[in-house]
Amino acid sequence: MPVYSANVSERAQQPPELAISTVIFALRPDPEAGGPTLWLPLVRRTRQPFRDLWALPGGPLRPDEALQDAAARNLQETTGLQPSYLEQLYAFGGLDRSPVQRVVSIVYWALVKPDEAALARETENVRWVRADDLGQLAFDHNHIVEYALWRLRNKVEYSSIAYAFLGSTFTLAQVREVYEAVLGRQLDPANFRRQLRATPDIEPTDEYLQGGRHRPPRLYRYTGGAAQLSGSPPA
Amino acid sequence: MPVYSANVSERAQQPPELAISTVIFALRPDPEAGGPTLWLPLVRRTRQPFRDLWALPGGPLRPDEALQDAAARNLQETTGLQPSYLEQLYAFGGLDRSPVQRVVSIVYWALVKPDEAALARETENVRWVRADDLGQLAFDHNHIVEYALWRLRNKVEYSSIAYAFLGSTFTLAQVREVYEAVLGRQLDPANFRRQLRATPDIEPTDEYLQGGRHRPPRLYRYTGGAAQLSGSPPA
DNA sequence: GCAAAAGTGTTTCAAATACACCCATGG
DNA sequence: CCATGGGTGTATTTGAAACACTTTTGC
Repeated sequence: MPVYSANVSERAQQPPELAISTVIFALRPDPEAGGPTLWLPLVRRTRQPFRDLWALPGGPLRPDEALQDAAARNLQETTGLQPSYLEQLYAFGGLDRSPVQRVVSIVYWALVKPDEAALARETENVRWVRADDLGQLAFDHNHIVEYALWRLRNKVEYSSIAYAFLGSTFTLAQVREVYEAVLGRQLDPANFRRQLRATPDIEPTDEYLQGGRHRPPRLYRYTGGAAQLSGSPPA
Repeated sequence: MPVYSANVSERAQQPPELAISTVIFALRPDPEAGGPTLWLPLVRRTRQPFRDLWALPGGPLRPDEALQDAAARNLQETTGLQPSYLEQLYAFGGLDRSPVQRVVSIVYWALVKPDEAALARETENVRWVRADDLGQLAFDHNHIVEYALWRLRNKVEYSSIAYAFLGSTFTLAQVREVYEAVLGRQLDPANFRRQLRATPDIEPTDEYLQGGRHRPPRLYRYTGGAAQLSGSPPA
């Protein structure tokens, strides 16, 4: 339990600063791996502390915007991306997160579709890295990404967020690639197919994906609306 | 998206206030229902806004304490209770949560054991109510409790938090009563028993609960350590 | 025809469920 | 001995998993 004393540093007496950050996941074709892999955009810090280290996109919360709006905004500002899924991850508020000032960060996580991810701009201060190969990040951001990954892996198994990574139509093999990239293991194509066909909110179209080297697979469409779970707390 | 204009109320230009609140669950013997039911403590508001309405225990975040410490502290201060389980629920930050000032509330949820819950003091300004029979609460606190209940019901099914409601030894029927109270439905005693016996972290003692009207049931002990999941984000 | 992915069928295995039944105790 | 909850046994069902097999395309 914290002890209040007269010679606590002055910093500790000011109200904590409130900031919003976002972990943004996208699936990108990866030549090295077999299929696509998980990537996320980072921004270079241009000020102390942790100057020149890479960090999650984020910024202060404006007085007149809702938490999720703030996440969507700094996501848009730093990467130009529109997320297909956006959910609160956690509020991080440890005393030693920043060496200069107490900061409470409310962190969101987002998924973007491949067409969005393709036109994401990389600049001197914005870089995309593989989720399993970040370097050392600023603050506790390595820890935060770790947790976001854990949440993503869990949620992909019991909800329908996988489709947030895909376009309006897709093959069942593409869905399987999403699961394999997120979970990091191979899945049996036959059984995976059956499970998807058993869910009501994925329906076949009359079209087939042409141009492959082999038998053209049928295209499907997701009809389940936004992936947000019913337990989510809006407002 | 919020629009910035010159005649936005002054309130909207000040930094949002940061507060911590806690939803505290305890199981209490309930004469009306068959077994125990879920209860939680509320505090009466003594100031505007929502004066005289009931609200979740909470207060501002001190500059020198971690988020979870603040939750534990105002839990201790208002109810005198020591939680056996404490986890962050969600950060609520809508623009219209409070009519007088923008408040961002980081809400925790807690479970307390029956011996603790028994010596919880009720005063003029602290009252225990059934979780399914709160009246109208201050702010968005009805909504928050709803969400906490949803989380509790989910988590009781896939983790071991049920034991946070129980003492150091217990009968299997008591564990079942916890599940039934939380989930709100009856469970088959035979199958429930088998499932518990199959988990490694619950071991039988040599003692039996005497004094019942029938065959004395064996007492068990939970050996699984704190119920906090591995995906929890510490620090 | 061959390679390779799309797609189907079938068997096996594990877990949840339903439910009949016996056991031990207080009254 | 009877009512009641404690505790065991067992058949049924469901779904995940493993894997053999057929189909359709490009080359």
